[in-house]
Amino acid sequence: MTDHERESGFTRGDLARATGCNIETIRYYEKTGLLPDPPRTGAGYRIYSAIHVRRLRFILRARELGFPMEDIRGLIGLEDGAAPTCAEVRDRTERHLADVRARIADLRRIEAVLAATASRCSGADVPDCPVLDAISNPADR
Amino acid sequence: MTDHERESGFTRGDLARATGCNIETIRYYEKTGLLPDPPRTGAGYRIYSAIHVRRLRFILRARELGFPMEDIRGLIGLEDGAAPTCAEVRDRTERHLADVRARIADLRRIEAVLAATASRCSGADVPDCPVLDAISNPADR
DNA sequence: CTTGAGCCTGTAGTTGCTACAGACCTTACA
DNA sequence: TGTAAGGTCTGTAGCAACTACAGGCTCAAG
Repeated sequence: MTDHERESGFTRGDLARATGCNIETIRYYEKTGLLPDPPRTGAGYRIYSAIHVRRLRFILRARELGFPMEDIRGLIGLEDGAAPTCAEVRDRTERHLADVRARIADLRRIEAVLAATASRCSGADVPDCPVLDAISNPADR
Repeated sequence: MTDHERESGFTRGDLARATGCNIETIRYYEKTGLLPDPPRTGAGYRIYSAIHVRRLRFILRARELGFPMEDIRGLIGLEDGAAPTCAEVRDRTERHLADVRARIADLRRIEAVLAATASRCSGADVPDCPVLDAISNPADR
């Protein structure tokens, strides 16, 4: 990539470093349409700019918040072409929030069972293990 | 399968119904060694017995509790051939419990961010969306 | 001019299943 | 005895969301 071609653009490696994203993931997001196809140098190297950095940061952040890809697509405005309305965004967020809360509730039930059975375990080599018993003969719920 | 061959054994479908497990999953667990290869009829049909039912129930229950396959393998005693010691079982359980707690903590952070941003959203079509802003310009942590 | 790093492509692997397609077997009923 | 419906057999492909090669170019530094 020559100086002229680069012209304040990032390579894929630059973008990866700037965002903390895995370099292969960038290509994957491009393939699935989450990142727009960037222009290329004569030799075929991708040239990224600030808009790609912003877009990728947005995606990564949304992933950190647990949004599924489909939602991110919607939030970015890839689903119906246009930017989503506020109501759409709120809808998605609330559905996702409900999902997160359901997952927390699931995990808390699991935590309770595990904690209860683990506490009954001395670690000594007694013949019947309370943990294995708990899994074999579920008493909860 | 003749009456003689069946002789109080279950077919794969029976086992699926008895445990609530997907019928294909049974074959998958067999392939990965979690379920022992059952005997077959002359025509090649699998014949399951009570030990398979118990084993499969154990696996499904452990999965419900979120244990990864590798742990289940260990709990069943497939890792070093012999049944696991009590200490091993406790160890695995406590590591898994710690993992579950970490996931809960993660989700609670996510929940807090989502709830905070969603509450700032009126749903009206104002130009800048607090949710998209929050994803674009993370302020937490 | 060479060397090493970086980029390009396509493809395969990951985890834990799930879902076919096409062939074979069994059971019920006439 | 025939036949139709359903069950089972095998191998293989697909899912999400990446991640990791292999084999070939290209670029920058010394």
